Amino acid sequence: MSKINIKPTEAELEILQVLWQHGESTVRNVNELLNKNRNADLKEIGYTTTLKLMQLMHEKGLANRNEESRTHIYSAKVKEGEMQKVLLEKFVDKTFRGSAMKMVMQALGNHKTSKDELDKIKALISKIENKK
Amino acid sequence: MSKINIKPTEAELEILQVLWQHGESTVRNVNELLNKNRNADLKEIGYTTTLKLMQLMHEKGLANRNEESRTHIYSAKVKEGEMQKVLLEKFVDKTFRGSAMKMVMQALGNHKTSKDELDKIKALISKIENKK
DNA sequence: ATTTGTCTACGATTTTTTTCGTAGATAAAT
DNA sequence: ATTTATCTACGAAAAAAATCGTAGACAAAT
Repeated sequence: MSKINIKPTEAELEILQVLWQHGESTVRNVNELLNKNRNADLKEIGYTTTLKLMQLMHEKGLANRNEESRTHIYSAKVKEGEMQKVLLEKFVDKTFRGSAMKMVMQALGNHKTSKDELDKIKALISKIENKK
Repeated sequence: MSKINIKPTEAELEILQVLWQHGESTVRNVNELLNKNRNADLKEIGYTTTLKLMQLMHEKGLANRNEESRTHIYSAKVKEGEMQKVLLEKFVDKTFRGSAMKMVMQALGNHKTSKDELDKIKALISKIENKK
């Protein structure tokens, strides 16, 4: 269980999202997907920009890189869930002064929650309660 | 209902936290509190650094400033809850691809939730369910 | 009245993050 | 075989954020 000690920057997180969703990818691929999901009136991200970011991510240990063929293939080094956990904790600290509950309440309050989703939460709560 | 259009930087959010918790404050006050809550092995934040940040926050519309006396008095211009809502939404987008539910489940799963807290959530869920 | 301390304003520097241009290598197309 | 396209590496510029030093105004202390 290798711990995560590197916090991705915003741009890096965007790339991680692509890698998590699409698995192994080339720089070109990532770059195209980034621009596809991008607000149309925003300037495109240059290819070498994405390249550089992914190189840095590799150096930092955020991404794996397969260099067998000329066109390198990158993949996320950290699991999405693990990263989410780490980032969530930081976010709760910074924004909700550490109170995960307050945040959950906010989220449930704001977000239009479907019956299905509510059921899932209730199930999770029961599960937690039974563990005690 | 004036909308929030300015996203605070990390340092600015820290200052907002102080202002929300302590209400109106002078720069000196904020600066001391920032350093108090700070990891001891980290370098202290200089007074003028905090001053500059708060001046910027005032310009940006994140903080009010009372200039009647020589020592200015600052206060948060946005309500904590509103800002939390905005930041939460962005965070969910970036980190959980927009799925607030996933995030809630993560939070409930990771965080050791007390019986009391669980009850509160259950109450909220009931309330939401009844509204339909 | 002079010194000492505290305040703001302002510009400049430093650090971090993002962006890109260019060069050289290799592959693909003609 | 040449041209054209695509790749990486690398350095450097641009943009964003954080930090601080200094000067001048004012107040407090002596």
